[in-house]
Amino acid sequence: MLKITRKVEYALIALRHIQNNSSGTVASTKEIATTYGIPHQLLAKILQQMGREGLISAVKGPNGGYKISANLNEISLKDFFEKIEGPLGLMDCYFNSDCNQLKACNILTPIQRINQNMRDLFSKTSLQEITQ
Amino acid sequence: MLKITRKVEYALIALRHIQNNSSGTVASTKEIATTYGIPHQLLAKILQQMGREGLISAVKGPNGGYKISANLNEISLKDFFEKIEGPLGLMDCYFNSDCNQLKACNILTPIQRINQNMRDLFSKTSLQEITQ
DNA sequence: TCTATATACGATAATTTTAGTCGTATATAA
DNA sequence: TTATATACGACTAAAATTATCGTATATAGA
Ligand code: FES
Ligand code: FES
Repeated sequence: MLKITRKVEYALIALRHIQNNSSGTVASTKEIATTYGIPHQLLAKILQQMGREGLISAVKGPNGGYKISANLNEISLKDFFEKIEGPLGLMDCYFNSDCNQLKACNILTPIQRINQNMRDLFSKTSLQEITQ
Repeated sequence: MLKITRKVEYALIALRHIQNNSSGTVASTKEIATTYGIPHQLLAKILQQMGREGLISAVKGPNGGYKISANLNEISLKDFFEKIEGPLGLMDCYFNSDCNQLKACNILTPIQRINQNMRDLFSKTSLQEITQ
């Protein structure tokens, strides 16, 4: 409960690795996967997704790989989580209105408050704080 | 990702219901289950667990049920979550030392910091804030 | 004392989510 | 032309969550 997924952890590890790479060169999926013991194909998909989200950009072909293409200081952890995993909330009913218990639920209001606190926490933390 | 489980939500709903019950009487599993549409047997197990944890106490037999037996003001949401779901952390490596990536992981330190922030958030919120 | 009702609890099954793999296509440096 | 790297949809496997079953025990009330 309340865990980040491996997908997000792999994404963060890769992002930090790419950022700390010697300038001028790109970091390949293979290099990152072997360094941290991440399944290659899975990491590839995650990097492709981050590419589509504009966080990194790809260089194809031999000696190819990825480089950072966004200002990680301007992206919050909340936004990053939502780019990678979709809507962020303690419970489905925060976003998904067809939650079957919503009518009878007696804790909706207080839970929404706690939920907002958690979103605020991740909103005021930048990606850079993890990758720097 | 970062969701509370139904088990915890059911537990909170039940706790609030029991607390708001007319004084002198207890609330039965059946009453709570039908009121909120929670599977009866599942709720029963959760209430039994809360009983073992000292949060509520049971009265057996006809007209039986549960009543609050702890001061919910003195119990944090973090402690409650850990009573119900076990160790609370953004990632397994916070508690489980045989995390296979721990050696190579390049984001352990910053992730631990974020994790502590989340634990702090739930530590400074009391159960009473949800059930009152 | 008998019966209906309620909690106690381990075992198991179903479902959903997460994690990982496969196959194929495209781009490009050497 | 070949080796290497990204792109991506479909699929499979594993793990976690959610729910059910079966049986035992306690007790209020007829
Ligand atoms: S149904 Fe969303 S908090 Fe209960
Ligand atoms: S292995 Fe725990 S944060 Fe990476």
